[in-house]
Order: sequence, then C-alpha cells, then structure tokens
Amino acid sequence: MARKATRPPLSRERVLAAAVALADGHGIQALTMRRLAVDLGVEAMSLYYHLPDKETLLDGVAETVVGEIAAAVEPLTGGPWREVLRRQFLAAREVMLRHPWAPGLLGTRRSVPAAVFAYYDGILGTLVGGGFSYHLAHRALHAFGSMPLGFAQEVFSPAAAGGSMDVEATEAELAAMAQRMPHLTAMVAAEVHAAADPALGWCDSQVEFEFTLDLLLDGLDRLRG
Amino acid sequence: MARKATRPPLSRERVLAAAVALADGHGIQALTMRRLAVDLGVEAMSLYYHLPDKETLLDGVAETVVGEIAAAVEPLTGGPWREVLRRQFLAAREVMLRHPWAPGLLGTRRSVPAAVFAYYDGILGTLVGGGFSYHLAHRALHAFGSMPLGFAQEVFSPAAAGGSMDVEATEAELAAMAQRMPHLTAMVAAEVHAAADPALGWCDSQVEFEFTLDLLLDGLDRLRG
DNA sequence: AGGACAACCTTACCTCGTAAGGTAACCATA
DNA sequence: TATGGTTACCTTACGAGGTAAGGTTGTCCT
Repeated sequence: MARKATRPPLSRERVLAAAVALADGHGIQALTMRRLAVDLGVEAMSLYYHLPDKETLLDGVAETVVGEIAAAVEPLTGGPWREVLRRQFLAAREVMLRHPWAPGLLGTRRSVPAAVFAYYDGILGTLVGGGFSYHLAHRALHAFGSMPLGFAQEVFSPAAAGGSMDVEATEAELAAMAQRMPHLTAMVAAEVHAAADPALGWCDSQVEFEFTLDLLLDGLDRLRG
Repeated sequence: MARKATRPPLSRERVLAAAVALADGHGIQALTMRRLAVDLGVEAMSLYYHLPDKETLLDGVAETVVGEIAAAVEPLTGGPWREVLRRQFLAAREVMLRHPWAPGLLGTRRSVPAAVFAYYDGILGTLVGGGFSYHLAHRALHAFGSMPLGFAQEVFSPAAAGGSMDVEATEAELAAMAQRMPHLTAMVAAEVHAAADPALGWCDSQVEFEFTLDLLLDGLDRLRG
C-alpha cells in the first residue's frame, strides 16, 4: 500500500509522542484511541499492536512527561542542597507549564512512573549530602508533595485540567457573598491580583509556588541537625 | 405501579447520598448512571429528572463531601490559631479517610464546591484573628494546598483512587535497582516502615501528614509579624 | 370530569475501548 | 523459486456508558 510511502512505521515512541502532542493541543479529554490513530494516519486498532491498552498508553504518557522533567533537572546539580532543589523544582515547573494536563494525569496513575524513582533518588542524595538523616530526608520527600514534579495541589485550580474556572454570579449574589464570607471578600479586596496569571490555575503564579517551596525548604533547613 | 409502595420518591439529595455510598462501597469507577439507578431501584434516565448530567452529579458528590468536612470542622474553633487549624485539618482528614476516592474527584472538578468558600473564609478568619495580614494569610492558603480538605498531594499514593500499588519486581531487578538508586535503597533500609499504613496511600500515615502540616504551621508562625 | 404537572420509563443513538480475526508485504529457508 | 512464518496494519463488531427524545402513569386542582 501507499502507507509506507506516506509515513514512517509506527512505534511505541511515536505513539507516545503523538499522544503528548494531542493532549498539549486539545486537552487530555481529546486523547482517545480513535483520535490518536487519526493523528497518526492509522486505524485505531493498529495502536494495539504497539500498546496493550489505553491504561498502558497513559502510563507511557506519564513516563514521557516525567522523563522530560528528569532531563531538564539532571544538569542542575551544583551548589548547596537548598539551591539545587529549588532550581530543580522550578525547572520541573517549567515543564509542567507546557503540559497543564499532566498533574491530573499523574494523579490517576496506578503505578509510579519508573523515572520518578531515579529522580527521587537524586533528590535524596542531595538532601543526605546536605546533612539530612535518611529519616528526615524521607519526611522531606513527603512534605514536598508534588513540588519536585513542578506543581502544587491547589484546591482553587482544578481548571488546569482543561476547563476555565467559571465564576458566574450576579451583583446581588456577590453582595450576599460578601456578607457571608467577610474575610474572603476582604482578602480579595486587599489583593486584587486574581486572574493575573492563570498559569497552573487560579492564583497559582510563580510567586505562590516559590513562596510555598521556600516555606518548606526553610522549615526543613531548620530541622536539619 | 408498586414503585411508591417499595421506596420513597427520588430527590437530588437521595441521589447524591446513594452516589456517595456507591463510591464508598465499590470505588468511584463503579459510579455510573446505570449502576446508580439500580441501587436506587430506578431506571437510569430517571436520574435526569433530578440532575442535568453526570458532571453535575459529580459536582454534587464533591459538594456533599466538602459539606461533610465543613460540618465536622465547624465546631472546632476555640483556642490559638495554630491549634484551631491543626485540629480542623486533622478532622478533615478523618472524613477523607472515609472517602478515599474524594481527593481524586475534587482534583477533576471544574468548579470549586461552594461550601469550600465558606470553609476557607473561616480559615482566613482564624489566621487574621491570629495576627496574620491578609496578604500573608492568602499565601498561607496556597501553601496549605489541599491540607484543609484533609489530604496531601502524594506522588507515591495514586493508589488511593481504588487500585493497589503494584511493585512487581524480581530479585535480580531489585538488586539492579539498588545499584542505580543507592539513596532510595538506603532510605528504605533505614526506615522499613513501608506498607505499614496504607491509609491514603504509600507511607501517607498520620505521622507524615502531621509532619508536613506542622512544618507549614511552624514556618507561617515565624513569618507572622 | 378534565387537564396540567410531576415523576418515572422506553427506546435509541453516539462515543469509546477493545476482542477476534483477516490481510498484505516481507523474509528466510528448502 | 515456491513456501511458510512473521510483522504491521486493517475490518468488523460487541458491550459499556452518557444522554436526547418522547411516552406513560399517578396525583391534584379546578
């Protein structure tokens, strides 16, 4: 057929790359087997020659993203532990900003992508090299949460998954809201920076991320023997 | 027909309660319109008389869980700000432990459940009452992440969504792993508490949660004027 | 009695994942 | 050079799940 003339043969890597591109371009919900096949100029069932099922595909996509983070982070190793981790986590965040759907995806994976282990081993090494006991370093890993992967669990930012936060409300409702929630109202009035940077979601600007990160790093530094 | 004799009429509340019960009992993936209808002794399409679509149903389920947290947290208000928040977040965690699927659900919601706003208004009030500026209190809310709702983003705990973490590996693979990831291996050897408490996931024991919480509270306390 | 509305049901369509099996090109060997 | 096997891709079809469109029944009010 003309298929070999028009496109290179499929492979697990090509499928995964196309899946990432599709999610980047049209959101994770657009990532269906049929749609992905169309993007690759192939029938849906052909994908199953290279991947057992969709779960495995998603695992592979997660792996790909984590691999991208690992590659971005790997060269950033010089200096004191605090600076190293700070640099690395912020680099990871830059990767995540290119794949806004990735936090949600990683949250639904049953198994941890293999590349994560190697990455975390490096973090542990940095901590221990900086004077941490393994015990405290372990606690630190948990405390970091998903920050090593470049994002923070933000209650007010589920919109990152693809939708836009819809804060629909009438004037009257807003007034009523101000009565029932005086502190939130006062805070918003005091800040007014809402919707300034819809990065990974509502208010999740670089500043917020770095604040939380420094808060944790400072606290851990103090606990370090 | 005999339907009125056998069961009370449907309502939004009854549907939501059944949905929560179904998710609790059989996992969030079992929560389909048809299955939910069966549990209620009704046909699937009957649900649409009380709810516009499934997204709205899930929004309602999220609301229900947050409402449960709000109810559990509301009476815990006496004492210094630190103690109040600590008590409240730990109470929220107890609710979440009863609904292991809820963190994942909240992460996929497009809109923030309304009850969250009232709850966060209370937290803000506690912070401001404790001497925080609105600016720092705002930062604090972000730093807390999802802890007010009783869970922490844990990279190593996606299993909470319903599956069990499968760490399948042969002896040889484990040995090879120890070579490539010396620090992780050393840490596990130093801790050996793995799989002790599979609460909200791998290692996410009460201890880890409280450690991270205290780390944040200590840091914020120090930043407070 | 008649109609209006509420609550629930029947049927059917579409999307999506994927099982089962088919087919064409290639390649090594007899 | 025929032949059998292997690789890569395709066709068909099923079942699960969400939901649109419209039907049916009971109740209550005038």
